[in-house]
Amino acid sequence: MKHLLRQHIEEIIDLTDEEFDFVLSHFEPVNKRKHQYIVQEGEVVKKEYWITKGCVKSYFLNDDGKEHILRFAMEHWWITDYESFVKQIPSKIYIDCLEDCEFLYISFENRDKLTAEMHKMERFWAKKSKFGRIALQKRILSLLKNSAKERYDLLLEQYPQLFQRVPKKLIASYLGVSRETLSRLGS
Amino acid sequence: MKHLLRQHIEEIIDLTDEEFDFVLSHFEPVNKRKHQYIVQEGEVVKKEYWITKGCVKSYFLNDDGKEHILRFAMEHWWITDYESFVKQIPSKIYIDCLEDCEFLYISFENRDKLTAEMHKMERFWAKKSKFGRIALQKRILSLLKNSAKERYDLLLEQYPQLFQRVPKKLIASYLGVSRETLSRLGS
DNA sequence: TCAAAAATGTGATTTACATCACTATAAATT
DNA sequence: AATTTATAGTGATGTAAATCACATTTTTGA
Repeated sequence: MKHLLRQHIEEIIDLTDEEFDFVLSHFEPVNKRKHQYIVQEGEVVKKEYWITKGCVKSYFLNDDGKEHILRFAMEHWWITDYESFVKQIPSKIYIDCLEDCEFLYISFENRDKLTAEMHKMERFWAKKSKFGRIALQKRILSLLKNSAKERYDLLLEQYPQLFQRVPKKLIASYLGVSRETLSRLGS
Repeated sequence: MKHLLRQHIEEIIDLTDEEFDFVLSHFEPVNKRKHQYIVQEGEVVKKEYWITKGCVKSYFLNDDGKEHILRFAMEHWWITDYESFVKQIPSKIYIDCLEDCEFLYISFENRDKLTAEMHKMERFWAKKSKFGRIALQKRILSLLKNSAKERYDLLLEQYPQLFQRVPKKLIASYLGVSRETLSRLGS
């Protein structure tokens, strides 16, 4: 069976065995336990992670220390703080593990190298970036036009697994409602 | 004086005179009057626009016909419906002119050609896409963590010009509040 | 395995904002 | 210049959701 990362990349571009080996050689595996961080506020993020196993939350703390969920990510999703990673400035967010996790990560330098040496991978990430932008656009639209109940139903429809794996209060935060309100929406 | 589009591109990559001429040869100018559309729901968007003069709104109509502003754009900003343009699927949004406008546009085919023939420009757009994504992330954060009043103040601080050029009810829609509420926030 | 911590549900109360209704300006359009 | 149309301000009222408070259940880690 093909490597899962290869399958993932080949959804967008085709790779020979040699090419994939070359790509993979730029990644390193890393495991983290539940509650461990992969990104913390204040640090310049040096790595982009591809999740092989587990589930993470990326979030922001406001002045009162209240947590606002930016997004979740799980198996076969990419995650990092793109603002920090792309601009190489200190991060304003945290990303931590909601379960024991396994990642493949690529460093900033290796990603630079890989895209320079292998134009296909530049195209891969360019497309990922475009798709990411479109997904964010949709979320903004949803925040503007849908009620809390509608956003809840849409999320439940799109990612039912999330509701099994992630505490409801985090889903509430992602949707932009209080946990009490979310609890009442469910019924 | 350098062409304004050149100045704009050179904020990210450097170009020789010949290179810029080559880039520019892939663009066409077009003028539109106030209230004219550059993107309409249902059409597959074939062009990306760079605004040389004027101001536009991109928006979505919900089932009740209520308008939700996705974004504004003005001089030296890029605008199109990226979902439709990138995926070449029918658009769900409208973009129309709030003033008489002048654009330089590049067709989907020419952008493809230009990025294929000139790697620098691929990098330019890749970077633009990354920055666009980061900006959207910030807006989501603002919708989650800031009150209507805070979002109003932030927008006023960041784009004071907008409040001179754009009807308040559109700004209200962009912020996700009713025009009555926006009116009361101002004081 | 057992205490502590985290997550969840639900009532009571408060609040920010939407909606409705009407008036007053301002700006297009003929 | 005159008439229509769009924009803007403001009071009254309604409502969705936040907040507060507390009980119950589940999870977790020592």
